[in-house]
Amino acid sequence: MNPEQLFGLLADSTRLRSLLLIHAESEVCVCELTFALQESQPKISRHLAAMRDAGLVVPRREGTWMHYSLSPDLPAWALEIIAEAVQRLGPLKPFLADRARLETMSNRPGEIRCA
Amino acid sequence: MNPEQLFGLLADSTRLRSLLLIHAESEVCVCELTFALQESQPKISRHLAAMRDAGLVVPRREGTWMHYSLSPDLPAWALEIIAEAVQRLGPLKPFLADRARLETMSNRPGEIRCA
DNA sequence: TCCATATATATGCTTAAGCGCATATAATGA
DNA sequence: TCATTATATGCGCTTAAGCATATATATGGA
Repeated sequence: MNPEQLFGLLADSTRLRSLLLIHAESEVCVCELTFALQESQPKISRHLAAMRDAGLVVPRREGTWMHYSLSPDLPAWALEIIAEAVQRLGPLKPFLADRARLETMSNRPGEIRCA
Repeated sequence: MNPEQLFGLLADSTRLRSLLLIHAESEVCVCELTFALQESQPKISRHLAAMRDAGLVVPRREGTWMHYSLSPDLPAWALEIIAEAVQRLGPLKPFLADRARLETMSNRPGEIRCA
């Protein structure tokens, strides 16, 4: 993972929005991203694969669901640039709306199902 | 200038290295970049044009030289992400070497010529 | 075993990005 | 006006990126 590669991954709208959600939630599954970004499942999946192949995120299977989180192996410079981006872009239009939409999702995989 | 656009500009090695030099020197001309990055003049010029067209940098003519600096119209989020990138990447291999090489250049346009 | 759901990947297409090379423009000074 | 230096751009080429559709794989349950 070199700097150009990181920026290249952040340069696509679907990936950038996904990464902000992953950062906000620590971990999200494909179906949550599909819902929050309102994009097709293959599209989400392919962009996640790009980030996974580059070592930016790591997958975790839980039954049928694939959860993605930030890779624990990222170099410090990458983590810090990502953190800065999250902090500065999080309050902006599309990203804010994505988080709000995710909140409205029912039957989320990680959800507490009973009280 | 939206976030994806900024990251797209940072995703190319020539542009990223140029931007770090521009940030470090406040303003550099094409010939300085050509020397510091050891890339062809058309290549440097074309990448500067891309950054200029996107509003990331602004040109200033001084005689035959074109100087480029960061645009004064950048939104706060962009300036902050750039500043973070500069701070984290500046000490790394290619960027450090670029600055060092620029120091060795003689007859730099903005240079003080007599004492 | 068979089905349904969740996720991944393959295919074919279109568009964009980057490169080298050659050439064009712009300013300076003789 | 002409030559020189600095910079910009047009062109053809190659490669990569992104998309939609279709299909494959994996898991859990009946």
